[in-house]
Amino acid sequence: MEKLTMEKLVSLCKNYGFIFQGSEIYGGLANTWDFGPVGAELKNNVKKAWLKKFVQEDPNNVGLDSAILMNPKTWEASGHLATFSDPLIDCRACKTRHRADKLVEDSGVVDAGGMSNEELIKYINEHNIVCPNCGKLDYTDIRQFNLMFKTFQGVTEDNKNTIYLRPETAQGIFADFLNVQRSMRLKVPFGIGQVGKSFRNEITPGNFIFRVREFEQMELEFFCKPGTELEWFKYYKDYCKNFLTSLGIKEENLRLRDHSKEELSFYSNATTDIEYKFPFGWGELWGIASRTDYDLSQHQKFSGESMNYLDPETNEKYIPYVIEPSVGVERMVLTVLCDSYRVETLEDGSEREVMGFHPYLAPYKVAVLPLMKKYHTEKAREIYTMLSKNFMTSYDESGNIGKRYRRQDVIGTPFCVTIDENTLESNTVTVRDRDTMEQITLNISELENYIREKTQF
RNA sequence: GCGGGUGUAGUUCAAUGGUAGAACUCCAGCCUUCCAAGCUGAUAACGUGGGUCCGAUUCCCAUCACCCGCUCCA
Repeated sequence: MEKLTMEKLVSLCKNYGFIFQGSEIYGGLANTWDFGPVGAELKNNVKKAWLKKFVQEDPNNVGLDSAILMNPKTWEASGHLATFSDPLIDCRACKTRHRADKLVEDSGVVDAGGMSNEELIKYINEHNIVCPNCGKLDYTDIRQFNLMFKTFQGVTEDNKNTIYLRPETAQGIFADFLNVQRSMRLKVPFGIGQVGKSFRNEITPGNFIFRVREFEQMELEFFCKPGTELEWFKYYKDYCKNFLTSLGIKEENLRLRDHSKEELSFYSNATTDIEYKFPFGWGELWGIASRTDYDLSQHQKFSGESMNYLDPETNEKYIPYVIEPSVGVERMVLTVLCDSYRVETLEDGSEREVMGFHPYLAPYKVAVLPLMKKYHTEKAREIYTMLSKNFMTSYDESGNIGKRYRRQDVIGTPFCVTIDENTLESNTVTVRDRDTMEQITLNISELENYIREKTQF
């Protein structure tokens, strides 16, 4: 099979209406991408699949759609604001983090604020400014954390009205924890899932839609009793992986990577990444983190609202622990695109490109193709009208039948329905399966049920 | 952020300091009764902004975007 390169994928995506460069007519805007008609369907189906498995079919879980703009105190509580805009430097020896400008100022320089990061690090090394914690001189590079997009609420650009675009959807869930729990009369353990846009001013975006500054997340915050969190952590690790394989993602392209003690975020007692083998190498697809009671405790502290949960069976009060499986929609779409692509050589030596999407994810479920434009168009339109009430349906009457099959193959349409003389005479159509290339004859009355059954997830 | 590379039609490629060619795709028509066939025709491009020059797609500068590598990814 031909190897898929990113270049080829980008070009295919553009050509067939999956993904376009953002603002292209103005020369583009770095790392912004628009989902075209076909890509938008695929993306929606990915989200639908996630919601189905993580909200709809899970008796413990409910959904939420919280606001992108939140009270700025949210970000103080979550810790996102604390590191905002600071030139941070880590000591490799003792793993402590320092503000590089502070280190320089503490050594006697009056104003290090005007120094660039390069100047700061040069100064630190030249003047042997050792780590105040362990006394060693072994720093990482300076990292500037500018991750949140700032904007203003109200018409004046007044500092008091500065607000931020959320860098993750999770905090909306934590902030609504009490509302959801009470209104839905939920008992721990339960989860709140949501799909929504987040914004991060990433230092290095790139690799097509792998890392972008505006992206969508599918996050579940699962609240459980302290002490049970590692069981649930394992449960969701398996659940997430099964989700991927049940959508047809090849097992050999997936791996689980547990974070080492040193790598773990300070609030986490276990984290695992599910990684996918992209054309550019292994990349993080899904992060599953055990976040302890960090988030709820922080919000309790900053808001003054008690985040305690009263266990009705034991009468214990506690702040629940949280398991967070968090996945980016764009990364999932990229994974699906990469994993579905194949080139097949047919018996006659010709090649076809196929996007072998799981039928549930396929942008179009079915294509209606009149065999002869001249004779079968009218009937084909009728069938299109019927099918399009229930399914995304494509209609194509241009070119010979083989060409039209190939067009559907490359956008991953699982079923092609051709209308011929038999349709006019006896109400039967030929249904061609994308994966097996087999053709069966069905009565028009059976068509909808057939497609519905075959596109389940 | 650093280094290297690349920007010509929807795609893949040419050529050129003086009218930018092709293939495939797409569209229309003919033909065709199930896998990119054939014929005819049509549409369609020098990323952007400066500079040099009588004249720049070509040379120079800047910028924007993409690709590869490093770095980064609380």
